Amino acid sequence: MKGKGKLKKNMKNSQFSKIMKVPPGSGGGKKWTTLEHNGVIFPPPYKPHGVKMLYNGKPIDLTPEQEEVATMFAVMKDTDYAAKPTFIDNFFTDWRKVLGKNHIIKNFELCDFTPIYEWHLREKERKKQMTTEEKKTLREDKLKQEEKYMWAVVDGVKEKVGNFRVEPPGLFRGRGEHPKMGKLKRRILPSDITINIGKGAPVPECPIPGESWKEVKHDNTVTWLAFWNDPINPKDFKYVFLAASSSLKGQSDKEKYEKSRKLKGHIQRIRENYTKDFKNKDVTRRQIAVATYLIDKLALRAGNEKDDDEADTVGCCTLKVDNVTCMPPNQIQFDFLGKDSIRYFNTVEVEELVYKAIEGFRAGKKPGQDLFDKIDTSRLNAHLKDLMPGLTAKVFRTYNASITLDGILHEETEDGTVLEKIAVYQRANKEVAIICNHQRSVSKSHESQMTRMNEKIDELKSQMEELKADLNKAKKGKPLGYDSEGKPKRNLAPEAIQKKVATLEGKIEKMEMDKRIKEDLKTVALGTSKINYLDPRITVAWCKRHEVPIEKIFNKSLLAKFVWAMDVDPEFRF
DNA sequence: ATCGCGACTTAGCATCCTTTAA
DNA sequence: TTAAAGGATGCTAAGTCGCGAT
Repeated sequence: MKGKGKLKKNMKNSQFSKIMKVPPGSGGGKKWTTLEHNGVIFPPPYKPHGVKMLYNGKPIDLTPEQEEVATMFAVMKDTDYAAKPTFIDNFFTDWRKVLGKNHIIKNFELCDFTPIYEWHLREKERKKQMTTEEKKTLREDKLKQEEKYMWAVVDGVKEKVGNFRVEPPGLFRGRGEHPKMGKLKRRILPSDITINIGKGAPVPECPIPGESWKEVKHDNTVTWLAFWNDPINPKDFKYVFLAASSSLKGQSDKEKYEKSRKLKGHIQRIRENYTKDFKNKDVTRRQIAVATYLIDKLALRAGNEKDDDEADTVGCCTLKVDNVTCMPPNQIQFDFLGKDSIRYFNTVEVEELVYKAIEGFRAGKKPGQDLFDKIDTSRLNAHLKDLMPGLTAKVFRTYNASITLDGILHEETEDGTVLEKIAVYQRANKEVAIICNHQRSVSKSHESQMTRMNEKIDELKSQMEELKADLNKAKKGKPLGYDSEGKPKRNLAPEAIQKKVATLEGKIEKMEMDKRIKEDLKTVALGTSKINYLDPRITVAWCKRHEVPIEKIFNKSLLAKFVWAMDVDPEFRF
């Protein structure tokens, strides 16, 4: 509920929120001096397949435009979107606009998309059946077409472009219970696109004959190469940026980590500061204190206001009273949907004064009302800025993640094999992912994989039984008897059998460990923190100190993204 | 102070590609 | 040799936060 109901939240404004307009060394907001690139590439025009869907049991002729939208829906049959009323409603409303006023198709219930769906399955199968050779040529052809769009030249340096492909039309797939799911995302045309390019550089030729760009700008205070308005949310933009490996992105990434490192020098004072305010008589001050505490302790997101036409999710400042439960004597249970509608469910012990304060904020409010009714992200960030230049809520997340990694790596790395050291890193990585609540959905095959592992372990264990029986016999000098196929077993010395037992034991242990890790990580996404929250210098320095090849931790894209961190001193501490 | 715009980072999932196990 | 698992990459949605207008 943006705007409404948030009108009169008063708060003494910070008298001195002196902020640097631009990060030092970035030259007055200027991001580049020269910029050349080739614009964007458009998806190919729609190719009609001519497969007729059924309406009321009868085949229906559709124009290519109508068929295109029908196909978008048909191919989603086996996703769970296809069964959601909101999705169907939005799709059908938008499709009917394409069908036109007097079209025979009026009732979704009478639509049968199965013929198109089956065509789609056949197409998929056909693609799968292609030989590796054919696939390779196809890939190479595509690469050739796209090559020129992949690169930009920024201040004389060739840099990769991130997303030079214009998004194809489709049905909007919002996350969670998104009110706009299923709406038609229309095709983007050159006349939708604004290009940003250096003054002297040649303007990219519009790739669709007879059409032209909406606008060409020469703005060197921004880093985008092109943008268009999001057709689903016309007030939002879709940007084309350089890739993560570019020095422009690398520089700001480094600045991000440097800022959160700076927080280390202020954190003690900040904690003392908000702890004092837990019992401040001014509610606003108390709310700021408690919100800051939660952001610091639990790495919650700031929580901006959202519109009604977005999924209903919250962050710290937008927590509702029903998202928190006070559990005596001093535990708080959090249960809310955060970014991407990922559930945050956590019970934590808090300081007594925090517990009291939260009870107080909840008092007399109905479910759905704001827990922190006197503050919002901009007030909170304004306050944080007074405590440290450039400090905002998200800095705490970066700080929390990186300091945790640094700490665990320093405490827990022991002499041992590279494999063991990597295991320590992964444990630390997992710890961070849990703090940041980075989740993934369990893979469809998880259950069956677990069953298979259990079967395997059982099998190994029964082998172990047999081996131990053999060992006993061998020790007593008895013959080992016959194996399961009735053949006589070779009589081995007890020592030899003992060795077999040890090997098998190791195998079982490893399997059980693998199983535990797999189960443990089934809902935890490690990648997000590696990409966005963990200062790569911590990792690089650790690899250097412990002689772990950096390639064991960073894949090709991370190595490219983090070039700026590679020459770090081995003794670097976050 | 408030609002809405604009630009940028962060996020999970789908798909493609490679490695590993059977 | 093949299939399954796992990792890398692509895609685009969904956040954060600064800023200028009012």
